[in-house]
Amino acid sequence: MNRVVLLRRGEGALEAREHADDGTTVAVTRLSTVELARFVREREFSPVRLVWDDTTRWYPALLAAGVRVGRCTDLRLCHAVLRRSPFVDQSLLGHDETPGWDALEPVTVADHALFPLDDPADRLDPVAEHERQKVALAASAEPGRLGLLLAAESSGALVAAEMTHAGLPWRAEVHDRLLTELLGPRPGPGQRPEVLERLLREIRGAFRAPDLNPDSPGGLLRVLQAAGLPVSDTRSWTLEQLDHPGIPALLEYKKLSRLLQANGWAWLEAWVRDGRFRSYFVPGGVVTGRWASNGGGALSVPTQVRPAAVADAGWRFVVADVAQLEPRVLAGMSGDTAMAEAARSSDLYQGMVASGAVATRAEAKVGMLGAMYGGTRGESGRMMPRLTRRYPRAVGLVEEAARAGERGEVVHTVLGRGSPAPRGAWAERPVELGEPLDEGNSREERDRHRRAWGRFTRNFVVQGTGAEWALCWLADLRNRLWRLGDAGTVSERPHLVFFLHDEVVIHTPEHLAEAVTEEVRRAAAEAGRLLFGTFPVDFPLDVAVVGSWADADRVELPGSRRDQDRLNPGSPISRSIDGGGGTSETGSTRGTSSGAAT
DNA sequence: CTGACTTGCGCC
DNA sequence: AAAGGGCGCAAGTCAG
Repeated sequence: MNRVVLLRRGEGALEAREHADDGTTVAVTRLSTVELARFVREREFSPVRLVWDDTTRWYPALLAAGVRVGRCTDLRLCHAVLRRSPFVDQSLLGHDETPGWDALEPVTVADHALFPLDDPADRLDPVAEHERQKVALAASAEPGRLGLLLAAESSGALVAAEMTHAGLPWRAEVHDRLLTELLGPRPGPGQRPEVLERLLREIRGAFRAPDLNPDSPGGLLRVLQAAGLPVSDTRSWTLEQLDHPGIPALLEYKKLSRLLQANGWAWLEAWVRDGRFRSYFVPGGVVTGRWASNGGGALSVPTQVRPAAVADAGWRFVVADVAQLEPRVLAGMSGDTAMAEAARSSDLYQGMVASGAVATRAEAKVGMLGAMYGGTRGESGRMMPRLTRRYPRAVGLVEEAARAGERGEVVHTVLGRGSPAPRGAWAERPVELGEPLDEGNSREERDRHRRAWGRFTRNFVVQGTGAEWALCWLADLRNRLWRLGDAGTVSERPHLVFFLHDEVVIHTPEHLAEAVTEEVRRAAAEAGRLLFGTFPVDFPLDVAVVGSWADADRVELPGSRRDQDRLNPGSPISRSIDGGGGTSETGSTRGTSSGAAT
């Protein structure tokens, strides 16, 4: 497959350098920024891989021009992976420009200028960097795995840009009504909504503190202590334990105040335009390889406001998430057949109970979370011996990752993403016995630091490999969705509008919703094969076809009923769920004027 | 007044 | 219903 490296040559001049597989240059084309979209559209008719410094600097403009890119190499993201991968000989990446690539940041501001002025990216040479990366990959200990990671990471960059471009359908009037029901009408600037005012009066009365501002943790703590309550912080969970007449109103205040601050009217004005919530997804934004987000808190949209995410008229959401992604990934990466057997069940925790490893689902869950996060105390600590006996390879893998971290070593995911090297405690020489210690650098403190780092590396291998599974899932799904639509741009076909670690939301024309649920499952199976080959570990999905995102919420219960949707995919039952529910108006507003935008 | 830090809480 | 891992964001707090 030919590669086309895109470069900026200053003053709005662009260049496309086309290379054949053997590395020879086939063609060099000079382009203006307005010619770019047509050039790429024409090149995309046959298989090609675009190579560019950074997807966030190129793709938004192409999408705006209605052009979709099939494959790319995002040099910024690939550089970041290669620089930290223990599979790579770092000397092959060394160059004067390396610090520049290390420091390159994605563009996430809502800035419509195609290329920011004085962009540090313009001082870097993508052709040379691409060559270094190809050499480093080819010489790496695991070119197959690492190559897959680089391809998946680059695909993720395309998905992220497409999701920002399309936006998550969001009904401002539904959101506004929801806020008004909970808080009262929108108040004037600088004023509290009437429900908060009422709660505030109640709280001040109950604690005899007429000047109390509950939003000030320090002030609140002093008032609570003055009332004789034994607290040292003001977290909701702490307050729930207390018995005092002012507490219920205080908890209610905190909950509603949080909603107002994080997802109130100001949020609506800042982030929702033209019926879409547009935030920026940041692939590789987290050290483990998970995505971060920028703007609007996209990765923590509270379930409270999800009823406002409503599919367009004639369209549906397909919401899919993986049940217990991380323990399944752990089973796969450790080759633990006993755990994989438990994962054969659609509820892995229930599968652990069925195999006799633990007595209850709650024990299974708490034990697995402890194994993956490093909980050693209490309930999860007590589970460990049993889990170790039953699942020696799975538990052994995370234990070894923790020990390696404590020794200051780098650990890596299945595809080769490396953990950051530790700083501080490991850089200095060991402290001799009897040697006077600094106050802030005691042996105890160092040990605590090392154990904390061990918990990080323990989690890194699982969370990071989980992120790789999800990337592969996304990348494959993106292509399947594109092929499902026969014509049109990305947002005219079934397309991804949201992604959160192990969950996707797809916006699709209603008649394709069934096909989408099928493709989303196939993509999950493909992701499992890409990471773990023929090792038999399942990744069952929970899939719902709904009118509103909120209608996909299900309660996780012991003895999970997750199979429900799979047994009745897209049946009249799942339609009736979102048509008849009282939480959103999807049923009443949809379908009355098919095809007409609202 | 500004910026850095802390606290608390939303999501997985 | 938390503990352990990873985040982003807003408001309060405090130093300069």
